[in-house]
Amino acid sequence: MVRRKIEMNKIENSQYRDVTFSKRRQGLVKKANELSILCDAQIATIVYSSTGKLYEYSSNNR
Amino acid sequence: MVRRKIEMNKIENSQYRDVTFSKRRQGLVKKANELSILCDAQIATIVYSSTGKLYEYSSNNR
DNA sequence: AACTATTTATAAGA
DNA sequence: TTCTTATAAATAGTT
Repeated sequence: MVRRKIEMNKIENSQYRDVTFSKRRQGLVKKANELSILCDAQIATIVYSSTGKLYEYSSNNR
Repeated sequence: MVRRKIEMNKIENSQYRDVTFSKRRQGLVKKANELSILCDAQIATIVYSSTGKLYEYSSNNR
């Protein structure tokens, strides 16, 4: 969504896909964390990558 | 983050907090969905609001 | 791993 | 509560 808008489809080039996955996974966790803080919500997120790696996040307030 | 940057603390005014919760929860789901599509990942997100309401999201690819 | 041009998200207002 | 819009934040492409 920046130097150029991207199509909302699977990124076929695995090198680009891995980079995007890393960037956007970080972004998602940041957003989840902000939501939990600002609105006093409890949030859990589970992500399985296309290669089967597991990433978890859970809010840590309260 | 826009007309004015907000502090990263619980929003005490419940009216503003509810509006922000609604907007940002939608934003979080959108981001999760984009990540799942672009990177062929499987994602689940669970959100409990401060009033105890449950919201869920799970990716629907594959 | 950093940068930056541009798109996207969103706080405040209507 | 749905829409607008000015501004902050996220990020695609580049280096």
